Amino acid sequence: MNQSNTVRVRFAPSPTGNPHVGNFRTALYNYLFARHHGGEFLLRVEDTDRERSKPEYEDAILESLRWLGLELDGDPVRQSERAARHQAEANRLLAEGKAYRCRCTAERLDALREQQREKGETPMYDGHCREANHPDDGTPFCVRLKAPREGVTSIHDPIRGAVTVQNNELDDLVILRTDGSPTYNFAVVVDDGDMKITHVIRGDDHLRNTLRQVAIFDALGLELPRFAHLPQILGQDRTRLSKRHGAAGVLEYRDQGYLAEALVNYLARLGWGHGDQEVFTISELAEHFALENVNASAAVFDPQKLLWLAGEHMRRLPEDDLAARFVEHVQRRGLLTEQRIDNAPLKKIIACTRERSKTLEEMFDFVRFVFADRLEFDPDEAAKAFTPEAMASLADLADFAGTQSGKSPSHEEWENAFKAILEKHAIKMKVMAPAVRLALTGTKVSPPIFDVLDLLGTDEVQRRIQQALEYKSA
RNA sequence: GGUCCUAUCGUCUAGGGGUUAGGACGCCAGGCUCUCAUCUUGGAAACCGGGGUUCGAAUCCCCGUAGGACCA
Repeated sequence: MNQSNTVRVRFAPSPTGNPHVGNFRTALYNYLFARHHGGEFLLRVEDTDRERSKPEYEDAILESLRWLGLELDGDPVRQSERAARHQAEANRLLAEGKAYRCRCTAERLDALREQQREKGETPMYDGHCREANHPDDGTPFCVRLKAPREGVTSIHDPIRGAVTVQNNELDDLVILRTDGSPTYNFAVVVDDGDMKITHVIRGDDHLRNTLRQVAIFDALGLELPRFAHLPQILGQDRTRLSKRHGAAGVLEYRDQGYLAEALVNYLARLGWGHGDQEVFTISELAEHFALENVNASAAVFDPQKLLWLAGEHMRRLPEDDLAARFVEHVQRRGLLTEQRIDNAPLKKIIACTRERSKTLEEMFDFVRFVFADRLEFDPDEAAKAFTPEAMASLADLADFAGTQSGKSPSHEEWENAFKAILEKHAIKMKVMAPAVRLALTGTKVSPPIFDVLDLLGTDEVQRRIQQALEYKSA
């Protein structure tokens, strides 16, 4: 494959707000498309809105891509740094007669719009200066593209098929404002051309922009890229997903302890399918992804399904990876001191929490008790669990733990001890377990009892049971 | 308001002129069980409406309706 047919796609976000999952599905589809075709995935930061663009949003975009594992090819392009290039191209079009100076004032344009609206027409520029050939004599002007007036513009979109518009419905759009700054549509086309973008994959909110941009590509003498328009992601209320719909930011999912794999998987499946398969690794996605299989209709974001998928990936990730993610999460959230993290029985923690947790945060919740210095008992729960016969069994368990001091009894040994105690007091596990659980963890939900015992070790078990007994007799 | 796009269970989807319309999440009931979770068995749940075309339409066409996007 030679250089000229290498697939090159770009993700082109504006750093004007916290990037949310909708934006990143677009990024993901671009990424998957590039990987599927062995192509390149580029980033262009569209920061031309000086007022609203902020460096921290740009950082969040980069960090989100990094976290999701969407590796970039090449350095990011900053649109704001390319204004001179945009102006040069606009001047070239002027010189070639493909664009013209327009001196129409805002007043004239307002009046025109008003008139057209009264007549029930779609407001658009009437081409007043199109053939006027205004010289550059100091009179303020903007530059407009001399767009085709007849015929149709049509693109073939792999997602929605042929999309066509009558050229007389499109007016001569401004490419350079009166202050010399390039307009959005123009800058995008110049940049896509310079970046040699072969496939423009973006949200369908750009569909109309695409139709207008075709004329710009033509005027600039550029080969037209292929275009694909992704449907929107909607919130539960069926309006376009935004901050209003809760934790829509990619990094917020990270901070809540979701595995990146799960979010990637969920986002990919939202609007795209591959038979009955639900769970994918990112490389499986890249292998199977095809724009032709992307649905043309908008999809509602379902947090519950994402959560389910989060659990699936939790169980599939190799143990070492999961342990590393867990530590990373705990550190980022400042849940434990460095020393405690270093000394934590990681392997055991992973083993007994991974199948009952959907997120890393939930995983930590299950073992939070291990790191507690002193447990607080809820009086109601204590009253229920700490029955007289249960307390008697607790005392025996403490005794057993005492005899095992310095050793690490296996599950089987613990179980045998339990059996003996259960028999001695003629009680069921149902009675003893809640008391042990509460005494050792301070809660009524925890990993299985034998895992809890193992996690704490004999001395700590003995100590905690002592405290529970004291609590009860106090 | 104008233009464009879209339409299969509540949600994400598979399928597509003749099917018991498949899967998944969620939900309900049962099993397993020391809690939670996993696992497991079963269940309720959909082709937007109306006209065509056709022997036959959920599938193709048209019109409505609804939702969405863009423009102003």
